[in-house]
This record gives sequence, structure tokens and C-alpha cells, in this order.
Amino acid sequence: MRAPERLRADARRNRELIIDTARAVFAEQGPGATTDEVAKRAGVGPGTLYRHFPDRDSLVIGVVADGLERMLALAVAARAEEPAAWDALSCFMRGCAGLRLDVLSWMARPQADRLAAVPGIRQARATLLDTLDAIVRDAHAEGTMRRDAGAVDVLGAVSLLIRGLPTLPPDLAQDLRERTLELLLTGLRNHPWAPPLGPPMTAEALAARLGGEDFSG
Amino acid sequence: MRAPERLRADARRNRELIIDTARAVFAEQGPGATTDEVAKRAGVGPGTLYRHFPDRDSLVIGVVADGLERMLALAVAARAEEPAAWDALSCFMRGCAGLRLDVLSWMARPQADRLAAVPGIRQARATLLDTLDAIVRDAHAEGTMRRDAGAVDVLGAVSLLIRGLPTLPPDLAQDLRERTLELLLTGLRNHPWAPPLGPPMTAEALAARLGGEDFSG
DNA sequence: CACGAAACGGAGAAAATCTCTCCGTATATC
DNA sequence: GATATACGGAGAGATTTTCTCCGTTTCGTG
Repeated sequence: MRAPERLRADARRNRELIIDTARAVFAEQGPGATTDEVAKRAGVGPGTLYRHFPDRDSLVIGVVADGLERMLALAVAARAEEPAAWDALSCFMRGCAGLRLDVLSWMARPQADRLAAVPGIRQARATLLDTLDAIVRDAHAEGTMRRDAGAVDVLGAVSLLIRGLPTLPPDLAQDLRERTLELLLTGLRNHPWAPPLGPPMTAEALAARLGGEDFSG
Repeated sequence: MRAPERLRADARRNRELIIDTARAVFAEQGPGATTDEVAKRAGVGPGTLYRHFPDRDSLVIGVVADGLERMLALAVAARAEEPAAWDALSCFMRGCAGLRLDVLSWMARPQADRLAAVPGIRQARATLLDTLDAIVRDAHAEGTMRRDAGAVDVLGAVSLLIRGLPTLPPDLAQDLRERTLELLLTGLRNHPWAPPLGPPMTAEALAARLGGEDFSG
């Protein structure tokens, strides 16, 4: 993690491989999965893993940061590619469900401070919220999304949905998650009889309420 | 766990206390929480805990079984007390969100077999599904709930919702969970424009698909 | 009230597990 | 072809946790 800035090609490849594998292993085995298991599944030695991530926490942080960046990329892409804000919203939410970030919030909690200190994370989170806020505002303007739900409602719902149902066979869990997401999208839609929800939970409302605390997807 | 069947008063009290504490501790600290921590927080010695639950797994199973029974009780009570099926449904779902079963499915997974073998659990699960099915059928008949969502959709959604957002301050996490639940309830409502969801996920459909596997809330 | 049985508390043993290091070898880059 | 960079993997070391044991206390009953 020093000067060179420019990793050797195989090093960069391995780093990515390790993060991807770690995400999958954590999703499958839960927060107790070991670093050695991650290394084995990635097909690298423990030594390699530990050169990229000085300790276990760094690996967790790396996975969280990567996940957050993926969510952000998803949001940005959805906004850019979908002409209708509603489509961008549902596209983003569906995409998130595929990220397998299952237990990361549990693993991240003990390192919340360290996590928040990583500059990339703070910024990615802020940008993600801004992007979502923009999508949501557009959807409000479009008249497709109920006005009493805000960007944080979207993010909160997604955070709940991306978790797995580990006692279920994966394909069934997947179906159930997708169906639940569809129900949720219907609930987010702007229709006349939706019972009111109170003031929308926007990025601003969240900031006011948190005063600097953490939100890690 | 032998003959006496009739526990001494303090023993029964402690057993319940331990389960309740364990649920809270697991919800707060995640799956890694130790038995000693549970004992300490419950104000009993480790020895006491281990007389009630011969090993850690048994404790987890005990908590899961208890949680399932509470869900069942909730469903039965909701059905009995609410004249309208829709109200019973939302009452059940709201009640579940308060159970703090956060990480139990993660903890339970390694013991899925053992879990399924506990007679109380198999039966509670079956009864729960039946009860939900009845509520859902009534709600369909009532015209309040969309027909392409079934009892398993309800249970799946609840299973996703009861998880916490541990990196968030508890009260905010609570709000977010409640708001998401409301969105979901709106999505479950029977209204003309809801995009179709495919055939409803009923208890039967689940059984056909699982062929004996596990579903532990 | 007193007696027997059942349950409790807590110190600590024993084991199991995981993280992380070290160094000879292999591979990329120039 | 030379050099720096990265890799693999065996294993040490330390940390942690589970779970037991037994003297003490509490409950239930005659």
C-alpha cells in the first residue's frame, strides 16, 4: 500500500479476485468465515491475501468499500441509461439485490469508525445518496413515485433486501427476494390509496438525524 | 432434560430469561456473541446456562424455536382478534418486526438439520404456514390483498424485514424498518395497477419446491 | 419447620481455532 | 536478461471460548 501506486498486473488481478471471493464467501458462510477460506477459494496463498490486506479488518473494509462503489456505479448507470426516473429506480434496486452484500453490515459494525475514516467510503456514500436523491426527485416530478418516500427509504429498503435467507436453498431465496422487491416497488409507486407514511426520509433528513454517524449499505 | 418434565419455578424462570437475553444479545452483537456474554447479561452463571442448554448450538436452537413460537402466537392472535383479514395480516407483520430475530437465520444455518429435527420446530413452522395461509386466503376473499402473493411471500418478506441494520443507531434502524414495512404492505394491497407477480407463493408451492428442506424464519 | 432434591455461581482447564509471518520460488516489467 | 515485485504455503503463536466441577443456595414438601 506504499508508493508505487501502480500495481503489477497480476497483483491487481489478485486483489480484485480476493475481494470478489471474499464477498461470496461471507455471503455463503456468514461473518465467521476465515481469511484462509477466502484465500483457498480464491486460489491464492494466505500470504498473498495478507499482502493486499494487512489484516482481516482491512479485508472486510475493502469488501464494503467495493460494494458501496458498485452500488454507486449501479445508481449512476441507471440514471444515465434509463430515460424514465421510475425505471432508473427499479433498475437500481434490482441491481443491488444481485450484489450479495449479505452480512457485510454485521461484519462492518465493529469497524464502523475505521470504515467511516476511509475517504473513499465517506465519499461514495455521500455521492450515492445524492444520486439516489436526484433519481427520487425526478421520479417525484414524473409523478411515478409516492412523495412521502425519500432516497433514504430506498436505501434502507435495499439494505434490508440484499440480505440472504441462508437457511433456504439459494434459488428459492433469490426468488423470494425478487418477489419481495417487486412488492416493495409497487408500494413505492405513486397511487391514490397508499396510506400516508409521514414526511419522506431524504438524505437531508438522515444527515440531520445522524450528525456524522455511519451508514454502510 | 430427562424425566421430571416439571421444572422448578426458578429453573423455568431462568430458562426463559436466558432465551430472551440471548435473543437480545445476538441481535445486538451479531452471531459471534459468546455464551458467557449471554450468561453475564442474563445475570446467571455460565453453569446455569449450560444446564439448560447442553451446548451453544442448543441455545441457538432454543432461541430459534422460541422465536418461531412467538411468530405463530402472533399469527394466531392476529387472526383471532382482528375481524378483517387485512388487519390481521398487517398486525402480524408489524408484530414480527418487533421480535428481534435479526441474525438467527445465520446462526441457525449450520444446524439446519438439527433444527429441522426438533419436533416443536417442524410443527410450529407448519402451523405457522397454515395459519398464514388461512389469513391470506381470507384477505384474498375480502378483496384486500393482491391475489398473486401468497403466504410464503408474506413470510419471506417478514424474514427479510426482521433483520436489523446494525451499523445504524437503533431508533433510526427501527424507523426505517417500519417504513419499509408500510411500503411493503401497500405493495401487498390489492389494487388495479399493480404489475403482475406470477403465481402466488403459497405454502403448497413451497412444499412442492422444498421437498422437506428447511425454513426457519 | 426441616429435610431432600434440584438448581445456582463462578473459577479455571482444556482445546480448538485463526490470524498472520517468513522466506525460497516464480513472474512481470523494462 | 536483469531486477524488483509478487506469490505460495507450512506452521508458530496467541487469543478466545466453550464447557466442567463442586461447594453453596434455593425451592418444594411432609
